[in-house]
Amino acid sequence: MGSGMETGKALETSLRILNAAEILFVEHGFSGTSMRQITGAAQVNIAAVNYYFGSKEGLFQAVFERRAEPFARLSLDKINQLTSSKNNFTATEVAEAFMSAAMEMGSNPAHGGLIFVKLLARSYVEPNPVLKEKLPQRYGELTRRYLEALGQALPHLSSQEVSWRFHFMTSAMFNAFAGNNVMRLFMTQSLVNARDPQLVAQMLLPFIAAGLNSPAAV
Amino acid sequence: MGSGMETGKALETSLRILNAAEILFVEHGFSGTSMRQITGAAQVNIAAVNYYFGSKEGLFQAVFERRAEPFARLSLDKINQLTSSKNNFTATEVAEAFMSAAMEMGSNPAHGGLIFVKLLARSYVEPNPVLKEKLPQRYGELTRRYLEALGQALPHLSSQEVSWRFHFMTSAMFNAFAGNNVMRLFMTQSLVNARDPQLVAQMLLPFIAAGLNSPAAV
DNA sequence: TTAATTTTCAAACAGTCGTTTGAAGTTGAT
DNA sequence: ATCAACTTCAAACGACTGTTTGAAAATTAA
Repeated sequence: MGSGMETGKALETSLRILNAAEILFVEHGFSGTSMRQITGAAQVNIAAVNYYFGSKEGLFQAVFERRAEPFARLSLDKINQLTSSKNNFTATEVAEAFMSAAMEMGSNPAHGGLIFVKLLARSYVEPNPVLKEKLPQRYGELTRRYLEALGQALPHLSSQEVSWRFHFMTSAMFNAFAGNNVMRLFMTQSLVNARDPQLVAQMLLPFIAAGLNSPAAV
Repeated sequence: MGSGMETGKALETSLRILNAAEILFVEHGFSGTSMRQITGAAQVNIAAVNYYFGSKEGLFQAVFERRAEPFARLSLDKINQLTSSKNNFTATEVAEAFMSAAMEMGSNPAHGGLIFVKLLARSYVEPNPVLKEKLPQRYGELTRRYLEALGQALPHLSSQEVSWRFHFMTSAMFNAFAGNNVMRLFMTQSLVNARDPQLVAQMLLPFIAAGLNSPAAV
């Protein structure tokens, strides 16, 4: 087995596979991407995937894990930084914490830019068996921390309603940063430019902030 | 070719295929669903799909078209009803119009309930070549009408920013009604119940309304 | 240099894919 | 009852799927 992918040219090969697979998985999904597409784009032999990652599923998991850790750590840092700095933080600040993590991730080419957000947005609707257990493991604590912080900032809302608003917030955010746009889908032109994370965040913040702070529904 | 699918048992067969395919496409995507899965679930011979729909792509198109028309008509009716009833309608009312269409569609089992919204939410991230031209054709005018109405209700915003807010609104809406939930993905429990469209709408409205009416970002 | 290890490669594996075929079965009209 | 049109069916089509093989090539260690 290829346990020594940290030396010489081997690293280059497995890295080329990861990079090619990442793009293809985001674009066409897991089952919509074939081994030969991946190895063709990466310019490696088709057996290299099984050599380095064991299987196609193993490759997908590796593709995901590569980005999941830095994103989770970044998001967790942001919320910890906020909640430990003061007692009376606002819901807007919680949203900013979450968004700044996505922004920094999206602006950093070393972290794949916005690719990982797109992969997350896809996982939103495409229930991958690999992610079914990997995601709660990676983001369970993170989600609980944000829900807790949001509940603390919005004490007039029930925990049920706090969960709903977190749900709405993340939906809008992920799709916004991923560039999943109604107009791109329903019209021929797009009308908005999702390329620049800074601009997305700027447009997103007032919407999310107002939504979170809106009066209770019940 | 099976051009006479409006007589006798033939209708039953093509209908069974449509119903089975709809669920499987939503659950596993286009490339993640095989002909044999579909015909197995529908309990028909595998050749029946090509006989009635020409190809797998043709089937997908038929699955989509069956729900697209009533949804588009419903949404268009709602916005026309609002804009013709008075001159000074609010952004909240525009959001309500859009939401009530999704609600009525989701509450009506004859229209497949929430299945179509899930299919739409999936199309959000999975760029199906069939939909690439079908969606603008079906929803182009609809989108323009809503954007126009939203711009009229929010005259202090630039058309750019109106587009962004429509983008955020629809992202939150589609994922909410489709039940695409962060907590369902990132945690083991879900914390929110997306089964009841009425409840979803009730939770969604104050969030969306406040977001739309928030002060301009620029 | 020799020996051991790691990596690459072309070729083939069994299985599944969407699709087609041609015959058998069914239906309704004359 | 006869005919034509429609629908169903088992079987097979070539192409493609992910994976494995065993030898060649490249790299590393002694």
